[in-house]
Amino acid sequence: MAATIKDIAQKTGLGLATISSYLNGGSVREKNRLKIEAAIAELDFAVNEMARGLKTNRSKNIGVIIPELDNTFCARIISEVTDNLRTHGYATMICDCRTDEKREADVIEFLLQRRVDGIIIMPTEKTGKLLKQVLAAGKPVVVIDRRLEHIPCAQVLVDNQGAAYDAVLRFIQSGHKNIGMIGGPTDIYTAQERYKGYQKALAKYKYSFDKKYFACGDYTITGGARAMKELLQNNADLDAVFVANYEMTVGAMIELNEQEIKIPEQLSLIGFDNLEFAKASNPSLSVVIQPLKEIAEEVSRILLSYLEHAGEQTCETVILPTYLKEGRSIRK
Amino acid sequence: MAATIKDIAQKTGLGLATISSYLNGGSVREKNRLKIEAAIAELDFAVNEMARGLKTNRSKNIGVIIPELDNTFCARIISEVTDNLRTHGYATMICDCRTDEKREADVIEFLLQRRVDGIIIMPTEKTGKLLKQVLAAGKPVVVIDRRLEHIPCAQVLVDNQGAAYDAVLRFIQSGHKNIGMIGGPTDIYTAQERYKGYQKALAKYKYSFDKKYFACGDYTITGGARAMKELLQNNADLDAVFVANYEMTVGAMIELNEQEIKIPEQLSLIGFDNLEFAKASNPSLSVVIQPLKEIAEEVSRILLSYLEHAGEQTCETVILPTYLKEGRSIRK
DNA sequence: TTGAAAGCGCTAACAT
DNA sequence: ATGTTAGCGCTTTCAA
Repeated sequence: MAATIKDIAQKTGLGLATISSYLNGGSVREKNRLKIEAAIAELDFAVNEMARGLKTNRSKNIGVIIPELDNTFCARIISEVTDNLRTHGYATMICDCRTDEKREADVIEFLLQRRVDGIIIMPTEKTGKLLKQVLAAGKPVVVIDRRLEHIPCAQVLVDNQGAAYDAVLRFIQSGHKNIGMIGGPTDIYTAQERYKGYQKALAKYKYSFDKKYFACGDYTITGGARAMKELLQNNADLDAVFVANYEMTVGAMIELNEQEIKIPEQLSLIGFDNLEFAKASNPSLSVVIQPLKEIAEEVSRILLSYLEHAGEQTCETVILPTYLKEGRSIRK
Repeated sequence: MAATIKDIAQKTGLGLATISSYLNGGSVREKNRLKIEAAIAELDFAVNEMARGLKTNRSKNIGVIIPELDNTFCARIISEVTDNLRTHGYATMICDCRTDEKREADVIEFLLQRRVDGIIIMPTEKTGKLLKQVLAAGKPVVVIDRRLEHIPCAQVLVDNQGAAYDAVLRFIQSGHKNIGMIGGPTDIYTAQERYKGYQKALAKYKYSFDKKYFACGDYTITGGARAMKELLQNNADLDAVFVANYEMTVGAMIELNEQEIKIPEQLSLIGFDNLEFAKASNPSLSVVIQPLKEIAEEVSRILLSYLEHAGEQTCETVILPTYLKEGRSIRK
């Protein structure tokens, strides 16, 4: 039997409204404040969020939808976001939809039934149609990592084009001639952007673009290994490779080890994400680092501001810069 | 304005109790059932869990506490558990406590305030003292992956000793003489058990145990690499190594690649977890596989049964077997 | 600043 | 099988 505000009222001799006022930051006479605090401590009282939610029509729960929990990029951001929101009294309900649109639709349905106050999502479905009902219900949506056209909601992304551009530029400036790339699925936004950045950098420096230097992976370890193999087979003159996500970076490394190709002597490499892996590799890898903590902070900040000023959704798009963390995988 | 049962009652001309009865699986006249279902569909009605929870004193929320979200073992189990529970109408609130006891205490406090109906935890704190208040509140607790003595709650683990035993046995049977192990932190239950299994297998086959063949890592990539290096430095005659978790397996592989040690010609290796990584490696790794899906199923099954039969906590301990997935990393 | 009272949406007696 | 009603714990007018 948990204590209720009634118990606190009784114990302090005050009315319910006074206790409620105290609980919600209203002004209460100093003397009474102390009495209330003593009673709360003694009875170990904590607001019943279900009762509060029933009255206020706010659950203080946020739905979080991601394509894959077992993915370092997703996991780290979500972990931070959960912390940030908890600090502000919000709980998160995390749903892994396994890159499956059907499941994604199901969890949105579920979260809506659960009366979440808002949704954070890395969408699997490309058009954003699933989010329309959420927005229609007046609940804020913040999209991470993907771009949704024509959907009026906030978006937090990194400069994917810039990330790839910088990596290729780095290769060019250190004298590399035949620069390859292992990219992601062509239907995924981040993969498209990174590909554009690669092409842009080549064009800018008058390198002719030849598609045999580009191998399309699928953002998995196995796919990365396969793509690396393909690149090596087709290009005897390859002297640098940019790999466009973490899992494929692992795969590429495995393939290079198998073929006993020395980095950076025989091939220069720039990978993506996971500083720990980059440092543990030998030689340590140069990698594109995404600002995970900042992404999480922006997401939390935006969502909280929407939550606290209902109806004032500015639909801002925040684009965060990445940076290149230098290791020893680039030939001088 | 979401529809309420009042709306349904009005639309169908029935009383509130009838609607509620229908919603909770009570018997309703066929004719009325159809009317109710039509009204629910038309008004897009869904039970308000906050109102229901206020009345029934059950939130239909489950707290999940893990030491690290960015860990393939945790992430995969949690993802499955969340799915299983959602199917039964429960939402999960996942909290990553970063292997930090202070944070662990904080999230338990938070979850309790949120009136979760039960808790699933991979504990960081060793004695289980934080869970006492949860149990005292009459809420079921299911512990995963760690053993808590003297705490009356269900536990789901794998046969860690057996896993290590089998791995070492495999080495012995294929004629290896000097079998090393890279273990985890000595204060973590799974690490202790795996170490015991290693020693037991050696003893059983009259191999003398020499602690120079054992290197203590810390369950991280970097720690695994360091431990591998140490093992190689101290033992010129080393011909096999068992690595006791996934992250350290990655680290060990990195170190072996650096030193250009051929697997399995120069050294045989058995790793842990993550079949995808094991397959992508070259040569493909033999690894101990934990039955993640089964773990998740047991956890969900036990928790749901406690939830549905309050007070009947049998405190069962389920120990699941692991199996050795053969790759090509063991010399014949 | 404080108290009294209504009511959020639902379930569970109890009565019919 | 169905209807009536009280009340879960809280917030929020409205009065004082």
